[in-house]
Amino acid sequence: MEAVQDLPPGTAPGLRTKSQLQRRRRILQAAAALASRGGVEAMQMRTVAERAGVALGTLYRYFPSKMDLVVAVVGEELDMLESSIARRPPAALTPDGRAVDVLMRATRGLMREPELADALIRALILADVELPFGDRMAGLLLRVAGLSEAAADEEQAVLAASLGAVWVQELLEMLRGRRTYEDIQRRIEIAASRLLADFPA
Amino acid sequence: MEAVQDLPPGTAPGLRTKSQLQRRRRILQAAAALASRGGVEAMQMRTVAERAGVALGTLYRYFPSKMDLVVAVVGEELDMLESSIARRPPAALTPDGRAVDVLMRATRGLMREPELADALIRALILADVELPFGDRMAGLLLRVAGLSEAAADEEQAVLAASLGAVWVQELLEMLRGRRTYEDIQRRIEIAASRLLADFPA
DNA sequence: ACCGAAGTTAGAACGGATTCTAGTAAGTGT
DNA sequence: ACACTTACTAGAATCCGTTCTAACTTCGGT
Repeated sequence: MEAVQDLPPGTAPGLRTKSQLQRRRRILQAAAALASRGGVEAMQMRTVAERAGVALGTLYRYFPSKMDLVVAVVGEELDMLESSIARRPPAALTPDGRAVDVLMRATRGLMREPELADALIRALILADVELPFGDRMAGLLLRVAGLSEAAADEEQAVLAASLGAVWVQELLEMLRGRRTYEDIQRRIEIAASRLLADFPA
Repeated sequence: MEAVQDLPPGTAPGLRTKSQLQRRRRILQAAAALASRGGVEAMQMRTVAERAGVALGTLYRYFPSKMDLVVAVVGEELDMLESSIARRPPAALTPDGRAVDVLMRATRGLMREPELADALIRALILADVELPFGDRMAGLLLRVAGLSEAAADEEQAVLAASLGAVWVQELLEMLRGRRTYEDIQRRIEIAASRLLADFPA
């Protein structure tokens, strides 16, 4: 449930050799592939290890718990979202419009692999991890709202984080089958228009 | 992970005899006691059964999964919050002030048993359950904000639910040790003042 | 008071995450 | 090249949620 990436494979440092980087990549890829089939259940540690071609013990050396593995997979998804946004930035004219744009783009991305999304979101919420979804998503929202993270005052940071929280909950409701894409859009728009109302255009 | 309380012990109906009600009570009490020690981990099904003086199989007849058990425990906590609010309604003059009052009262209640709170919140977020926290809390917020649930239009319902979502996330951050009580209060106030701004006084 | 259905019990059994062990391979410094 | 620390492997072992089994009890109807 915890365990900080200390020595072995911190996202950046700690990987000495090329083969270790490749092992890590293979593991993440196997994990994502399995999860996008049957969700967390299908993503069994033994299966991941087998499919990645490493021993179970090695898998646990790279990712001390299943949660750590899930978190790493999510990290990759977020990387993809961020680069997608860099490539094609939200075009809306208001800060809240841009925020909604980004959130709905993320929603569509996650909807494409519902099992994966379900597994990832839930795991994230559970994780004791530092800087999981919340913070990264809030930072992203601040940026698309037009503020560098450094320039935001506390109130703005709180509001951006709040919008992130609302989105996460809506996503969860969607995964439970209680929201459609359109529901989410409407609800996020309502919340965003209030929360980001007085952000500088 | 699912299983609706169908025949055996629905919160209200289905319990025929007095001894069944008492069994249910003993189980819930044992579960809460264990969870308020070591959290979910300490609340092992075998241990709960033992401490409640029932067989493991019986425990599973009453609560088809650990999650169902957790949800039931949370339900009781929410009952207590609601009756506390009925006894001493929030006194603030504005709708958002009253909402903050209720949320912070709930926060204090949960802080008293952090392990329990942690277990419960996380489990709830994960649960596939109908009408768990979110809805009940949102309804409660609507009511203290001064609207009967029936009278609220969709926008108001969304805003109340959003505030509930923000609160849940803040609670999670607190349980992760990343927020103090004062942090939460400040942040909830900020979010509430935006989200409930134009509610009728 | 008696019967069958439903509820309970003790305990074994199963599945998947995590841990542990002993031995083998790879990488580093001298 | 040699010694040594570190990484990896195969597999057994442990822990806990959940399921299953067979026998025992309790309850409602007669």
